[in-house]
Amino acid sequence: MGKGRVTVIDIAKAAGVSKSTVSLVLQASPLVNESTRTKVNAVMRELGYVYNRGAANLRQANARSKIIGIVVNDLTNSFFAELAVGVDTVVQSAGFVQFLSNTSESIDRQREVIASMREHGVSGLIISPARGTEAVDLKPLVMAGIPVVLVVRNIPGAKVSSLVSDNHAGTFAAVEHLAALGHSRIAFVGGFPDTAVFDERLGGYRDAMSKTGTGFQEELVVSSAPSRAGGVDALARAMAMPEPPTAAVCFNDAVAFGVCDGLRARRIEPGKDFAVVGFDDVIEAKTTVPALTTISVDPQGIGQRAAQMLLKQINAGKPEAESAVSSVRLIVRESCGAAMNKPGRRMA
Amino acid sequence: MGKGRVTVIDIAKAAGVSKSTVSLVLQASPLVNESTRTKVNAVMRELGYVYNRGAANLRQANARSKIIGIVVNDLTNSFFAELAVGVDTVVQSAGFVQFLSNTSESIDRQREVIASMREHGVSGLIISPARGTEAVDLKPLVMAGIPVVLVVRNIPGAKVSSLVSDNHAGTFAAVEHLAALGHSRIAFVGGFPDTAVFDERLGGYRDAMSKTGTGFQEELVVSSAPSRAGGVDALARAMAMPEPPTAAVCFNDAVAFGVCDGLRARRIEPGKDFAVVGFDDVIEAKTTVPALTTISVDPQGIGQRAAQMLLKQINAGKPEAESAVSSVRLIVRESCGAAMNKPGRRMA
DNA sequence: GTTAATAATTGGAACGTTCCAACTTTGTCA
DNA sequence: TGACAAAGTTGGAACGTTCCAATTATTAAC
Repeated sequence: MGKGRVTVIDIAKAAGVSKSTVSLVLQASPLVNESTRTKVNAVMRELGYVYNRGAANLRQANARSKIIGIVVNDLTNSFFAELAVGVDTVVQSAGFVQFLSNTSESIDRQREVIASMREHGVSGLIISPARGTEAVDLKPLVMAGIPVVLVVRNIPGAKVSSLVSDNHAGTFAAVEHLAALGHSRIAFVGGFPDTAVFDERLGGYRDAMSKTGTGFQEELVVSSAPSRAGGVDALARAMAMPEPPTAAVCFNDAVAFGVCDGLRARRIEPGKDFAVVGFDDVIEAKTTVPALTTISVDPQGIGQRAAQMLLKQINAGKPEAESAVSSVRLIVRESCGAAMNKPGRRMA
Repeated sequence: MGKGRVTVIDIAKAAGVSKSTVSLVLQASPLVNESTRTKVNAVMRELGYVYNRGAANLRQANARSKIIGIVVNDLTNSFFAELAVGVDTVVQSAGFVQFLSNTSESIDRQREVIASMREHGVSGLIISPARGTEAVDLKPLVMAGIPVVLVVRNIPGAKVSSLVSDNHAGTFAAVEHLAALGHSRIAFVGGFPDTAVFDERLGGYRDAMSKTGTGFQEELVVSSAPSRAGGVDALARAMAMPEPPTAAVCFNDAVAFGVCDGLRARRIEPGKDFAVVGFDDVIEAKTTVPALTTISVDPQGIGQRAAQMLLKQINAGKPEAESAVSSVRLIVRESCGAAMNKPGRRMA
């Protein structure tokens, strides 16, 4: 009611016990008598007591707080939103609470939010680093012994855990599938060339193309921003070639959607006259028309797994860096044309 | 380096001053001599000092922490992701940090995360309440004097601030536009009937329809889950009518996308043979094919404005509830057919 | 050269909790 | 009855910071 918040001492007075006893009740200690416990609990409810984690956390300097931080580089991309949801579910059920911040690919912002999280005493951090993040940026965290799990993008040289998806295997499988459908001019579309993820996905594409009859050709790689608009743009450049491609492996689903938009604008029907494969399997992929054939990476699953890795490190005491690769799989839907052309069609 | 974290006292010792002086430096007080300040700052950097907000917050019981909480009911909906980004930008630049949690429409979860945020001493809360939230659920917050701003969904009887978009005006404008294009059988598609937002949007639709020649007809209201899949489903029911509609005002953009999917599956081209209008103007609305005519509500803008309302309350000391309505506007693109049929076309 | 004002610094108390060691009460056993 | 153990309970110290009143060093004014 009044100004001052109600503290453990107020409860103690009202219940006729000592503050220590109240503290024991708070921690569900078996030491306290059942009748005392119920009385204290009743008083707490009555007075509207709220636990002050700040104070508790201050006292137990050994154990850290029950906060875990998650830093993503683009929350408006639904991939990251779903990742955050995945993290939230496991973190929440472990009694932690999540601090989420968005860096919008800004290194400065990223430094700020990480500093802020440290000030609040996070127990651990899940980071999808902004473009251009270097190992030295994470140095203070590992020096302080704060567990960190990098997701989506790894950073060479940083001695922290990481969980990335198997980008190479994903695009490799996509090319193999398209080649099996009879395509030979398969383009690699979208993405910024200066990123590790791009390199890996391009690598899978290159290796698979090299195995085919026509082999890898540099000109079939058309980069762009990793967005829907970027996909529209890249497709325009691809179709302007003397001998345009008949299929595209896209950097991600957003690009793939853009490619479909661009095709339709040219009166080319994706999944019929041209094959499109995405990467990520975002929620919209299965409901859009035509349903997108894509590489499934299960963002929520990655979030959950990353959170589990982090919790393991937190509980282990000393952070033991661990690198994991999340496997991917090809989900065949309509945009690659498989469902329509082939008699023995595979459906997802 | 070692076990114990470095504190203000370590800094004081190393710099040859008192802890009080270090504290003053931390607060950028003008009282401290310039040379002392620089020396202290240097020592802080050298020893890798990190500020302990928990301790600071404990002392200044009057002022609350620099945390604001944001609770959304569905983070995978990009509308809310963008809203969160909007909040983040203004909150961050005011020196606060944001605690984000997702309730997935679960009241229990919502109660948990709000309790957790209180324990961490949030200064204020921005809440997009889960379905079924009642005024009594917010009671403890207003009793504790914690500023709250409700967004998207208002709760009758809760004495807290709110910021909702002008749902009535939005659907009203949509119907008017479609009527002007010559449609008379206009359906209202999607959304759960037991929500305030649904009522408001339906109300705008009903009032506008009453003004037209044919008037409002109950059968043209087809509800469904407010998702893409829901849209597909609702459209199927609408087209099964003896006299199917020729246009649809959709509960939100997700439903509108589903409606477009459903139309295509029936070989009906949205924007040509059938007019579709959405609600929200999510990012994908302008890039999809056909580009979606929709009611723009600018989720990031709402997030920013909500954050400003909240900060105002926090700074004001005593929370003064304030209700605001965010205006909306019709963005005419292709899915309503206006761009193709009319000579004097309006483009957004 | 004294006083007053100003600038800079400081030690101690306080915030709300947990931990520890000590204490009281009750029961058990010889 | 006394010794001992077990079960509950408790006061004080500590965590890292900020605030306050008090102190010292410096400068200004007469």
